[in-house]
Amino acid sequence: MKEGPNIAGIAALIGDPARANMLQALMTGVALTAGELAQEAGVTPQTSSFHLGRLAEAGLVSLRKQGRHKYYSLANSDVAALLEAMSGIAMRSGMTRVRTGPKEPELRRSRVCYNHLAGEYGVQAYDSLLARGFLVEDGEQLHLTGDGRGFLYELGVVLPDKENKRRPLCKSCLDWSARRSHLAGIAGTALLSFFLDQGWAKRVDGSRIITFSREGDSRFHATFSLQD
Amino acid sequence: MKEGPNIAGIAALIGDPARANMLQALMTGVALTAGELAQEAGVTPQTSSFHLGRLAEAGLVSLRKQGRHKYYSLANSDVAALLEAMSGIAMRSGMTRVRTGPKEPELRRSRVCYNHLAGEYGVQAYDSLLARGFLVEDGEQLHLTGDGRGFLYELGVVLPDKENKRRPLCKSCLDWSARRSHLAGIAGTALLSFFLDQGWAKRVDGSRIITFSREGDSRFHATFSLQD
DNA sequence: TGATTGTTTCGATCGTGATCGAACAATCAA
DNA sequence: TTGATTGTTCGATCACGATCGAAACAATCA
Repeated sequence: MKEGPNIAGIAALIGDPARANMLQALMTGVALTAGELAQEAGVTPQTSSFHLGRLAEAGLVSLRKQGRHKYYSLANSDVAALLEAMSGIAMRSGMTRVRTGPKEPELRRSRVCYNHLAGEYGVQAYDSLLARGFLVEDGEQLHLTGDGRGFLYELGVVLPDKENKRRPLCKSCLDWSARRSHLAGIAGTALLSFFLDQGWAKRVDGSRIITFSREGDSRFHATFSLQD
Repeated sequence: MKEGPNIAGIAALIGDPARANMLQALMTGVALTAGELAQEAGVTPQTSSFHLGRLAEAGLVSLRKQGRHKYYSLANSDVAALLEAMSGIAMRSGMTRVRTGPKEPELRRSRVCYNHLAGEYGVQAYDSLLARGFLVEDGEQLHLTGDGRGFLYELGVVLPDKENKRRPLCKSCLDWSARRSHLAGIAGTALLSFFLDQGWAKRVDGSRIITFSREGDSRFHATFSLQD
């Protein structure tokens, strides 16, 4: 009836509880099979298949066939950002789930956002990099400075030598719990991998939660101090 | 699987076509009445009321009562940002719908708002009166100064000698097209009557549109100049 | 004061879409 | 080949929520 993009279609897609559960499960960044997603959503495989078909058709998820499995994942980081933004609105609207689970504090502290670190830890890392001039905001864009690249190199974070055209090196992503930015993009992914590889932190199975070990925690705070 | 905010609730809210139309209409930043939103969404006022109640309850829109109208607007910029992000996703999905609204420019320029002038002209008159100290904002209230009363008297606008208790002399009214205030109340009505009586402007039958004549237009701009 | 316009409440209807059972297709392991 | 696992298609069912008519309520107008 009106001009402009049809946001109702997208929103209605996300608006179904089963599909929303699937999408939130995929926010872990892990590719899941149709069956696993069915279990996550609490529906039968038939229903899951139906929903996944619609999500894929709308370009919200992408799939990869492998043997007799189909691995689904979020289509791109824009979708992840949208879901994060929506989480923020839902939080502030008081539309939390019936019961705020015991896991929630942990989620606020540190969690996976698609493929990078979010939560208080993610925000702190972002702020620290910014305060020390390793990261520079340029309007919508975000750039890693030469010093920043050196810093990450010294730390041991592996970054590709050449820029990728399709996926930016650095990108800011809005945090639903902190309402602040955290680091996304290739560097964000690399940073999370670094934390996991070095044993600073671990993933909690079937959840977006990231737990830092005692030593990892102190190293993290030493590395990403806020006061220079 | 069940932790975190309930995004399905928010998404389902936006996912209804009628509500999505309303929200997109509010994306202009303009506050609209429940009736206008009903027309925008292509539903009856009853349905509109139902939807607006739910949107307000969820904190997506805020409302401001003004007389027998209720002006709705987006609750905050976060909601706008969410809709923006969703539009982007919808665009990529190829979920667009094409159609344009033709008649609007005239309405935006100048029109009747019950009994006073609204639109760009109404906003300009309001701003001019305010800038020259003829009108003073006092919180929610609005007062005509002695100078202001003299100015209108010199111009030839007829105002009642004594204050009316039931209806205020001056009142600010939120503008449909400009999201700015314009002059309502007895003085607003008197001003519009003045324009019509003097032949500066005419009403268009069966419409809220007000058309200024060439001479009326120049006189209006001379009378309500913005630079002192 | 009654008349008019804007908004809401209530009740009933009705269509859309989620859901699952059952059958089918594809893959893997013997 | 056979049987087991995984995923999809089809059809039927069913519940939820959007919608509107009627009527009440609220605020102005005349």
